[in-house]
Amino acid sequence: MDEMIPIKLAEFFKILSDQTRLKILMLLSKKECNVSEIQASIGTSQSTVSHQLRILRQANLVKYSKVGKKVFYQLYDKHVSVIINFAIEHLLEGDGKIA
Amino acid sequence: MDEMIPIKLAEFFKILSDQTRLKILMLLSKKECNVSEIQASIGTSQSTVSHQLRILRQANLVKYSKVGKKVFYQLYDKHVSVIINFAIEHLLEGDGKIA
DNA sequence: ACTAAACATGAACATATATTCATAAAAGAG
DNA sequence: CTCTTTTATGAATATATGTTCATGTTTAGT
Repeated sequence: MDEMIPIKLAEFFKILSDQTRLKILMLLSKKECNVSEIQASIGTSQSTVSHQLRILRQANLVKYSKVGKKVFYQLYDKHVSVIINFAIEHLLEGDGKIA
Repeated sequence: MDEMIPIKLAEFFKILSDQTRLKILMLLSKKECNVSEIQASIGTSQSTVSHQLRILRQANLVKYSKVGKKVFYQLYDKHVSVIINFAIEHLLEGDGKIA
């Protein structure tokens, strides 16, 4: 079981290692959004947003609900945003360097 | 400045998104090690360890000191191990899923 | 029924990444 | 000085990844 930890951990961090996905997660940590809103907020193509949302869905980091033509996404739970905020705090402690 | 956060954050998580690097960091969070010890502990080639150590060095996540022929690595500071442990705790709260 | 809006998906492409292999560099042993 | 140990590095390769482009699907409006 213990040997699975680095594997699972790497999978988890890999999902957080992309700007687009991070922007989506940080946006959803503030409020539920539909795809168009996400697209407008982070400023990339609709296709890219949808592709990245799929990855976030498959990792159970987000869930969605359809309302008419629109699909609203929200964080699956608070775990991710807590970890992201935690990382931000610690990153800001170091001045210029990455950590 | 604020727009740099997702970028820096993604860079940071990208470094944590590899099994080999995570194993190295988790090992170094317990004790200082030289390259041979790291290699033996995580069970991969010397070349791979050196390559990944270089990435960790460039990200300022580890520092080293030479003692004779050996090079001892340690974590640059506690930030990384805190974040990793934090992520582990939160990952373990979810049962099977990745988060 | 037709059209437009909102979203998803597949293929293609370019780029990034990790490992392996071979070799170099540094330092101690004899 | 020569040989071995320890570590680093460069090139090559295979694989993974993110975006774009084109198209499909669903739903609403008229």
